[in-house]
Amino acid sequence: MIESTPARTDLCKAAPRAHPRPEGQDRYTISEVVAFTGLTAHTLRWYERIGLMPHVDRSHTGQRRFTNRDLDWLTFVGKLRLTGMPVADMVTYAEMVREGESTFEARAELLQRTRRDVLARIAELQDTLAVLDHKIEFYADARRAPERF
Amino acid sequence: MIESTPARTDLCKAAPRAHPRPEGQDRYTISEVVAFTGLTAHTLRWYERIGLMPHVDRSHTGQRRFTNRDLDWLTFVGKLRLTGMPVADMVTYAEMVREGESTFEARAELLQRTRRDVLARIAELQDTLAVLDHKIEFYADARRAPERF
DNA sequence: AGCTTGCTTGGAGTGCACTCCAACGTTTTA
DNA sequence: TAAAACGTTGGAGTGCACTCCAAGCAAGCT
Repeated sequence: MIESTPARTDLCKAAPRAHPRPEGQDRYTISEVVAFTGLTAHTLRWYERIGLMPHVDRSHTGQRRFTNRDLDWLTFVGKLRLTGMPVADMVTYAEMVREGESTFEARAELLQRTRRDVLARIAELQDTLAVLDHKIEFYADARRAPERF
Repeated sequence: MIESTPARTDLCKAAPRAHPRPEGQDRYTISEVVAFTGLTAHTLRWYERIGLMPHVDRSHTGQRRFTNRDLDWLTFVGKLRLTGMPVADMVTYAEMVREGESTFEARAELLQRTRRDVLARIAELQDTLAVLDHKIEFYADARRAPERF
């Protein structure tokens, strides 16, 4: 049962992009999408509920059938997630996509703000790297001279 | 009342290092530490409860009196927090510090693992930057040619 | 002495992003 | 055709990192 995969979505770590999708199809079941994206079925349903997906097709019995477009969107959402953008902002973006071209400006702004945040975060991380290296070197020194007096 | 400051600690954003501490003192009240670190008093007490602080001194009436050493530690903890290290790992590190030199090896390892995580995260963010730039350029193009046919 | 402001505690509550459950219907495989 | 695997739903639960609360003691000022 795939439902029970933990998949610890570290909010700051990559989803394990498992299989690449086999081109030549355009209707995927939820478990296929799970395999392609590394998201859980729970998360996919939840994304739909909160409005983070464009309307997902259903089979005649009501089961979800995802398209290649949906997979592309999920790949993009995955990238946004990696930026650290809150899900609420992604939903806003998705809503703007649904509204059409009139929201181009606002979408660009949201993305630019995100871009600035990413740059700031990278700078922050590089700062911490300096501190980490400093400490690590201290421990290395301590090992090299374990009984200096 | 300082207690009610929201201070939205974004887990991926810098604390607003407010005042630099005035050298020449070695016993600070909790509200002074709040001013120096940007953490809330709640968070400072919580850090102590979970074992993330070395034993904090108390006044004769039981109020906390933080030292410069405590402030240095909090600065370091702030850096670790920026790396995205989970609090549980920081507590582990703090415990090792309390154990003494016998844990130098393990501490270095933890820091090295963290360093690798930071490098990976930076790479990830740089990846998202490419996607973001691609999209932003698309919207810029759309603005430059608003009525192409 | 009275008032205001600050500090104490244990425990409960919050927000985010999932994560899981029960109960049931559908599809695929043997 | 029967069993096993997969799909559906609303709503409840989880884990993290805080964040807040109530009730009460303490310190400083007038």
